[in-house]
Amino acid sequence: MQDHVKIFEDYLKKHNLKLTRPRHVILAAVFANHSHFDVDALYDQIHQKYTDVSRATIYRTMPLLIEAGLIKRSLRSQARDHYEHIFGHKHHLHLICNKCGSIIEAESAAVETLLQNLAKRYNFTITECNIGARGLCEKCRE
Amino acid sequence: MQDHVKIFEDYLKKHNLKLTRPRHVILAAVFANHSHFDVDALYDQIHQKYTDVSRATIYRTMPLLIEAGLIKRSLRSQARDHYEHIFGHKHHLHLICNKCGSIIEAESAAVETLLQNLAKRYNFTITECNIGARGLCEKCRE
DNA sequence: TAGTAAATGAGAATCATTCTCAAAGTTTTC
DNA sequence: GAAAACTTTGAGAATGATTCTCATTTACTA
Repeated sequence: MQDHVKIFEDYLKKHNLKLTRPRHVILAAVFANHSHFDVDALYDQIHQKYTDVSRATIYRTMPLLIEAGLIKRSLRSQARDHYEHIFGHKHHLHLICNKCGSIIEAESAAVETLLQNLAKRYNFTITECNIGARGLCEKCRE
Repeated sequence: MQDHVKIFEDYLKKHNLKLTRPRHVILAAVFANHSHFDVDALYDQIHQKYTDVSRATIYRTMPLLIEAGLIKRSLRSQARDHYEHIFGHKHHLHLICNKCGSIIEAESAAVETLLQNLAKRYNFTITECNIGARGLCEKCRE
């Protein structure tokens, strides 16, 4: 019994939602080998083994996983929403090189704390930070 | 103060593109009073005075303004792309309410400074910060 | 002013995401 | 353990932002 399964079960139970087979399959797929994914890729992956899990259910399950604190919507690319794990991963931010496209993941705790404090001034309750920057990495700057 | 007009004109000329009336109208509307907008709102605003400027042209003009360095795609909310000025505006960050979709713009200088310092440790040179968070605004938290 | 290349409006097309609804699954109650 | 009382599901339709098509118009150049 892995932790993320337990977290999801607890979340479902708490909200009077049911632990169904499709939800199990989707959860497993999400945590199988992706740190980063979109619904389409997830569907392809799941569909190879479980042809009876529909796209609709995957779309419906994403908000639950987000609410449960297991994943978050991380970025939009190719006109699609992308998601990433939160559970088991430290919060991080992305430094994206405009030249080579490489993505550096940096520790974001300090920045997030500052952002939390700032939000307080607006009486805004943060549930999810999205922090990043674009520029040039060491190599591309020459 | 028409610097943004000149920048756009120069960009168009440089790329053998034409300075048309719709492009003028759109540029003016973008810089009229928005620090922040989506295509739909822009269309409504323009359409009141200029009923002959189509949505298609607005959509087609956004990439040009981005290429010209005048605006940037800043965030996605309510399933829509949002844009913001780069030219002539202070940097800010967005707090997006997950319930009502309202967007609070907060001063980002402090957070950006911290992010700059962090980037230094990775020998990364930031040219553009993207900082935001999602959660609940004062009203929606009840 | 004509020639020509680019731009436009209108509406169709696209495509990710959400919704609908009847059928099926899950939990509860006795 | 079966039926009641809810939830969830799959399939496909619906939605809605964005992009594309194409016949027509416009801006610039010579």
